[in-house]
Amino acid sequence: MVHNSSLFSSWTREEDKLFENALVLFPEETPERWEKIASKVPGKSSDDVQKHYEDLVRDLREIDSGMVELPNYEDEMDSPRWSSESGTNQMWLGGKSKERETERRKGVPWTPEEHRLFLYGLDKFGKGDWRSISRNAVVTRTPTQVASHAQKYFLRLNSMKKEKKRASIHDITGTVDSKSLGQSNDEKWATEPRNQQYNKNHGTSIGYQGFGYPM
DNA sequence: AATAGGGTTACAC
DNA sequence: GTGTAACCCTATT
Repeated sequence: MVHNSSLFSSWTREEDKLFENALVLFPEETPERWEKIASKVPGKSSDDVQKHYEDLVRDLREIDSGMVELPNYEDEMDSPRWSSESGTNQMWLGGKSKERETERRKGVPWTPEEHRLFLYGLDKFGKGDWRSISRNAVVTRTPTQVASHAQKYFLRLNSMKKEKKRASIHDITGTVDSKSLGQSNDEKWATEPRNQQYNKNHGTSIGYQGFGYPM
């Protein structure tokens, strides 16, 4: 264990989740930011959350310095294979198959670290700059990956925000538009996906979109 | 079984 | 390259 800071001192997953949520809810410009964030995390003071954030930044700086590659998790998956057999297609045991065929990458879940990095990059580089985030923060993911993750992330955020508060007139967050950060497209993902005949082609996809897949 | 969740790819800009 | 919707698999209810 190289990266052992006070990050995991007494921060549970739930607290961390609340923290992350509050972090994006209250940007840097927010006055009394830590107060507000702390108010969303029961049991934590503003000092706690601020320290938590500092630890986060420090961790990121180390990575940014080009020292640490990336907090890697245990590789649980070696070579996900697709059973071409009939029936259920949900078999992907940890086989040591070295052969790699034209499978369609299953979908590697984001680790908490990656998500943390993502949030940090989001906070630092701003929404929309997936390239910078990919380059400087979440190095393990391509800009597309980051964008995709962000898409789902904000979709979820807006979803629960909408469900919690329902449609409210005070929900409009971008009246004055953004001046520096590109958060004007905040409501693009908030809108529910409409069923429009647009793209129907899929299935025979073998090419992978720029992913540093280990050979 | 249905759906929510989370991830990748195709396609337009 | 970037943004967005279609598509797809998995987990949960």
